[in-house]
Amino acid sequence: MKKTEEELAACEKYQRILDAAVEVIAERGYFKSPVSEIAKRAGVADGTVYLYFKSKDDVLRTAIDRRFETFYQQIADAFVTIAGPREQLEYIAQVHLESYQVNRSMAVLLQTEMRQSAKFIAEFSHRHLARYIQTVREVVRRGQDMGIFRSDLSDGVVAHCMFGTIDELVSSAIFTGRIYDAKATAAQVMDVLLNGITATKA
Amino acid sequence: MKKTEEELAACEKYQRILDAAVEVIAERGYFKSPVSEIAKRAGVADGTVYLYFKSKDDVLRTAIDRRFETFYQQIADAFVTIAGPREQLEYIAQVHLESYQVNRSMAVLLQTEMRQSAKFIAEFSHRHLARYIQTVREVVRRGQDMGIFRSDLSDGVVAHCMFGTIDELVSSAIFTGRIYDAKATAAQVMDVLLNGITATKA
Amino acid sequence: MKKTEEELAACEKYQRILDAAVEVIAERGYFKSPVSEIAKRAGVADGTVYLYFKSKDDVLRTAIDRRFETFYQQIADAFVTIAGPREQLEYIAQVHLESYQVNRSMAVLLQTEMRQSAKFIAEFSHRHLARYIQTVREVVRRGQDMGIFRSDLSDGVVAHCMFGTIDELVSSAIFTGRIYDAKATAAQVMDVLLNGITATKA
Amino acid sequence: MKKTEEELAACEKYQRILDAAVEVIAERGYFKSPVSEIAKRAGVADGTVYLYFKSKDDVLRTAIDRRFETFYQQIADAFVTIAGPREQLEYIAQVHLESYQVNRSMAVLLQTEMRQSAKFIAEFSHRHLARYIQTVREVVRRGQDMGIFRSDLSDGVVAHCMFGTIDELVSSAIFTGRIYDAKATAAQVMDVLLNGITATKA
DNA sequence: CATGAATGAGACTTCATTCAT
DNA sequence: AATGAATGAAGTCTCATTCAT
Repeated sequence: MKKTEEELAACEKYQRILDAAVEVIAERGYFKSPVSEIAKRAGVADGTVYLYFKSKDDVLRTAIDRRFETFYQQIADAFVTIAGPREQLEYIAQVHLESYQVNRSMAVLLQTEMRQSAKFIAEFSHRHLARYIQTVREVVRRGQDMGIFRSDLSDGVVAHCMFGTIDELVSSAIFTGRIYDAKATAAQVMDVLLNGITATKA
Repeated sequence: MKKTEEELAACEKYQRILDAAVEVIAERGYFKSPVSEIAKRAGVADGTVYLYFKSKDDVLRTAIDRRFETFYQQIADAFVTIAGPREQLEYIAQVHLESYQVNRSMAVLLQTEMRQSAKFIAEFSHRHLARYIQTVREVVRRGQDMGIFRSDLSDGVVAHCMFGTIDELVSSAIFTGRIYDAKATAAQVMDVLLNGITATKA
Repeated sequence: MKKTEEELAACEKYQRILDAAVEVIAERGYFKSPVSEIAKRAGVADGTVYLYFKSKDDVLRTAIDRRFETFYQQIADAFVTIAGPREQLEYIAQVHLESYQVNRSMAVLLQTEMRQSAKFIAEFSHRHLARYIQTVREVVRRGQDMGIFRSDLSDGVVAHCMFGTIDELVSSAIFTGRIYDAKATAAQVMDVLLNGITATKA
Repeated sequence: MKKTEEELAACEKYQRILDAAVEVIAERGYFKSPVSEIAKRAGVADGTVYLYFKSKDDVLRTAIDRRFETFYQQIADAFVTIAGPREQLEYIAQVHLESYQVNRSMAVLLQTEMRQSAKFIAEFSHRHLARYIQTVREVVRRGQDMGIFRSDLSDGVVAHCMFGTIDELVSSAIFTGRIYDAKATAAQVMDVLLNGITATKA
């Protein structure tokens, strides 16, 4: 029984540290966020952080990993009931755009600290993005097979277009403080992506 | 004559420090790039960096500023002879995609350090991006006025779509090591942007 | 009990750092006393100094503050039983002259670093001296009211005379290495101050 | 002839550097006064300072030396016509008090930077003060021999009393910004010194 | 499990001094 | 004689991490 209590306590602290880290790092940047500050915000002693994580770096990586896990889980869950390629893309766009509202600190962090260095990105961040791209590519290919999407387009280029576009909108909203309506913006973005900007295709 | 030589020497060192900084920071990240390493790579003493720049931060800002200056200058020069909105967008896309080939270190740096912290971005980086967005928006509006582009689209959303898309392609290429043909890729991207991905608009 | 031990440890280190700082700075001067040297003499790591003090400056200020606190406390305590203005002045003179024997390093420091820069003095040191002057002035005024001291003299000038005189004797003793008997010297100084140097006022 | 011109130029620059150093050091303190700032204020290149002085330290020492030289010269000149011990002491007091008005920067410097460290004072500053004390002692002794001053007093103590008192008044005036009338203040100080503060010597 | 005092490597920056011109 | 660009040693301070309690 003790163990369970301890595990709960552990879990709670573990989570508190992660949350605190995301908050602090979003505010001050990774390299200006002392572990002591994260610990204080989490309500634990400095040393305690090292009971749950190997290093400061590990805290950041774990926080990002978990966020992406949640994101992909949400997509996977929804895809059970959303079948159409068009609708699936729209759903991804919406969740992506909503991410900024779910946890602003995390959104800031994803737009900034995840890009620590070429090495960090190459080894770590890219893995997460690759999964996003992969997911979209598959949907696009299915759409192409079904004749819904143009078959002369590279599914990779389309996927990067979509991710890049939405990522940039989130980024821009964060740094200008703009507020948007995730659903409406998703609709606009998808309109451009699906139909292009050329007038009167008569 | 002496003076000119001295000026050249000064300019040369100034430039060497900037180049070294871009290289080192691209490799290791800003916070893991000691000034001493930048100085060594530039072939000067540590203190010499501070003869030409106010601080380490100043070196990075200056390098980025100069890169953007060049970029916008190139666009402005070309716009004298390229008139059509469609062609102008294509040209921007192409130069943007080429940027990665002009100076890979600088491209890495733009994808990483320029987004280092929320504050840095809010105060500094955003200024450069805003100019990009502004340029594209103007072209889009002109295209809309001329009936070339759909008038029901927000020029802002279109601009963010375009920047985000291309930026993401550059980023992806950098971190995966993929090589692409700037002109061909620009054509593909613009095809998606202009015509959308929906099939058979019959 | 643990807590008390820890507090003692903390206090002990705090005190050790202060003592080391006073010693080192007295020997070498503030600007030629690296924190690393103070730490070494205190037997702690460099960084430890910053656990107890905000800055190198803070160490010096604290040391001086505490010294003056002790000084004024001693005066206040004694004034409970010493009532006569003449006797009170004599007591101040004596304690002032003894200060040099209590802690030579601190005496050196008061003669050097406390007057290191105009700014430092204006903002910090002057506060301590002002209190000295103020104390003496009050005694002098009381003596004037009681008819013991001449009423045609400015109490301010008298106070500065007294402080300046004794301070100079301490200073001179320190820098020449001269040894004096505090009580006897106090008596001589007060004789001059009280009676003047003019002969046979017949 | 050339030589003379050069010597003049040299002398002028030499003096300009000294003046600039006194000014800058009085404003910012010795250790916060870069040689480059002194050079700039003197209107010469950094390197030029080293044509006239061995080191930064040498500039400060020379400036102080010259000031004292002037001071003692003025005393010596006046003593030719001022013969009485009492009058001689009054004259010294007056010149000492005036020093603060002659060159405020230099006065500040004498009250601060001259006390760099125990070593500096022991080796350098004290020499100047010793001469002051010596001068006063001789006058006092002569006064004692002539029966003008009490013979039971140590001439050394009297000399320190006088120097300390006046030095403190100058110091206090500098750091509080107080303005005084040198002649009147000299009279007051000498009144205390000569007659003491005890009332009704009936 | 938890603590937090202590460590010490390492960062940025300043500046006295030199020396080629 | 004069310059001022360049040097590089040295200083203050931060902070990730450890470990005795």
